[in-house]
Amino acid sequence: MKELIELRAEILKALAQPTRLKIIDFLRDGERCVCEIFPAIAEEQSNTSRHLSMMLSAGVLSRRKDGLKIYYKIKQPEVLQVVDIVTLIVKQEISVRHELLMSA
Amino acid sequence: MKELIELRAEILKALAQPTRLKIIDFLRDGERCVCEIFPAIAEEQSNTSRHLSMMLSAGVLSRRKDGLKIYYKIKQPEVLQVVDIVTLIVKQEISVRHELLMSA
DNA sequence: GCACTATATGATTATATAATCATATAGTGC
DNA sequence: GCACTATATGATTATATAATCATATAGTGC
Repeated sequence: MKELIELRAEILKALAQPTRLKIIDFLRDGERCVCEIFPAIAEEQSNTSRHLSMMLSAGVLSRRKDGLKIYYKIKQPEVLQVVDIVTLIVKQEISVRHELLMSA
Repeated sequence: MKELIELRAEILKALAQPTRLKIIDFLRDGERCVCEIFPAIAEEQSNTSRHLSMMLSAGVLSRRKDGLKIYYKIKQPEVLQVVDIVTLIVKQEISVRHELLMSA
């Protein structure tokens, strides 16, 4: 049985990578099949597939099969809150640095 | 100049590790010196120091010098929102799994 | 200046991660 | 059954990460 703190780190790690963030952003509006995802984020099919399974086993995504296609979606909407707050944090840092530059 | 998506991944990566999450949790109530942090999380001084500088350069922490001691604190309160939402996500997953078990 | 304390960092090691190419697997329509 | 499509995965490689031990650095009080 994994500790709570390890599970928390696992969720965060699943989001903490540019390619995976692109996938999350792309899945914002709902489920998409792998064939839509990898061209949208401009990554190889195999690499995309690995990142998708990684996020699946971390519990960030869920998937559904329909014929040949596999549709992935964000499992819990709170994941979007997390990445959005992080975007806010980054933007705040950029604007603070910008103000420091301006006042110099 | 780093891309926005890389900066976002960097913030998330700074949080995505058990030792670092322990530090964040410990700094929840305000600044603490390194001498308080590493015993609290039961890690070596040198390892703790590395995690602290990592989070400092990712922009998650800030620090202040006072004599021999160095005090670290969480730079932006939104960081706590992020880790708290992640905790919520993990707990929801655990309870869903639990319900599935119960209904079986 | 010396003994001491608090923190950071160099060197090293073991392990994890990300990307790529090639290929396996599973499902489709004829 | 065959040609095809969509996805996953084995093997490999280059790079990043986390931990540890030893030591350097910077500040303190005498």
